[in-house]
Amino acid sequence: MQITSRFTIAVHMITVIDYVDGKMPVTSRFLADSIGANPVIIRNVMGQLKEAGLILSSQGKSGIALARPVSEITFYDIYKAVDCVDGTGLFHFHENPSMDCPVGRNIHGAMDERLQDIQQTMEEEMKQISLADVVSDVRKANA
Amino acid sequence: MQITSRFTIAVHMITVIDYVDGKMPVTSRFLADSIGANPVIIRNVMGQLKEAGLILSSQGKSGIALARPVSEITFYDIYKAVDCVDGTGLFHFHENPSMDCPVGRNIHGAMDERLQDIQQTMEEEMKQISLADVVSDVRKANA
DNA sequence: CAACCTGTAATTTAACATGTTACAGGAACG
DNA sequence: CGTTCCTGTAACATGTTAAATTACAGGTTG
Repeated sequence: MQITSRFTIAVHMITVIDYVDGKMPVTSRFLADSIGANPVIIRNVMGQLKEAGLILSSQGKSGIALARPVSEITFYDIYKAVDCVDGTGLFHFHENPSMDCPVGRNIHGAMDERLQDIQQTMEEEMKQISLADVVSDVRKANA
Repeated sequence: MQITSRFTIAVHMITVIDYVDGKMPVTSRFLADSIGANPVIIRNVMGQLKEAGLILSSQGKSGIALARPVSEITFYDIYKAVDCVDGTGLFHFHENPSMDCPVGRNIHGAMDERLQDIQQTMEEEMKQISLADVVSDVRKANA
């Protein structure tokens, strides 16, 4: 089990956009080369980031820009944008526990809230990390 | 992306074993019926729980027992036992960032530690939840 | 209008989780 | 001792999903 690489791809994308800082137009092909993934994947992730209000892009126009400074974009924003975990939650519950069994008919109720707590703890941690942290490290490494 | 249902299956298994409390022999077929999954899946999970030292079972003998009280078994123990997340971590990193790009060749270094922190935070939370909590709720629901 | 871009649909490929069948090997019990 | 029931695995089938790929519609710029 792993969280889709679209998450790290999206972080990579935003980092590149901020790093380039308008000095040259950033296109899906340019990003695809830096990331090492297919341009269509990039454009799909672009669509998700755009829908989430994190980047600005429009059909026909070349160049992608950030909708707000990297200091105001967290890992959680991206995680939500690229839909790493759907509405059914981080944990996959077995679907057919027996209702004839005293454990089977109550296991869901006994676990659900605790599983949700774990997921929420992870998500809160993701809110503590901003893209400015990543960009800062990348700049330092190239200094 | 979701954590394999073998995790909730394993929790269910241990809860049943504790709930039945030796009043009848617990077999893979019995567990499969309560859980609503295939007996072979159950036996495979049994193997993982046994290897992790959480349950006692042996070939030929009927009946599965817990190796230690449920108060000393945490969600984390089970999560580790059933191998929800392998050595490469919770996050799937895109594998071919360009080494010719100043961002591409440093993005891994800039993200790795932070991704590991997130995973660790989640795992610490799982250590706080014991199977006694789940068993207690199930008993209450049947009282 | 030519070149280049975003946005998307449709299809393929690969990997993986789960289900299923089959059987080997040990234990319990009459 | 032999029947029965169990655990422990191997091998294969099935279903689902992520990612790559191909193709093209529609907008922008010069």
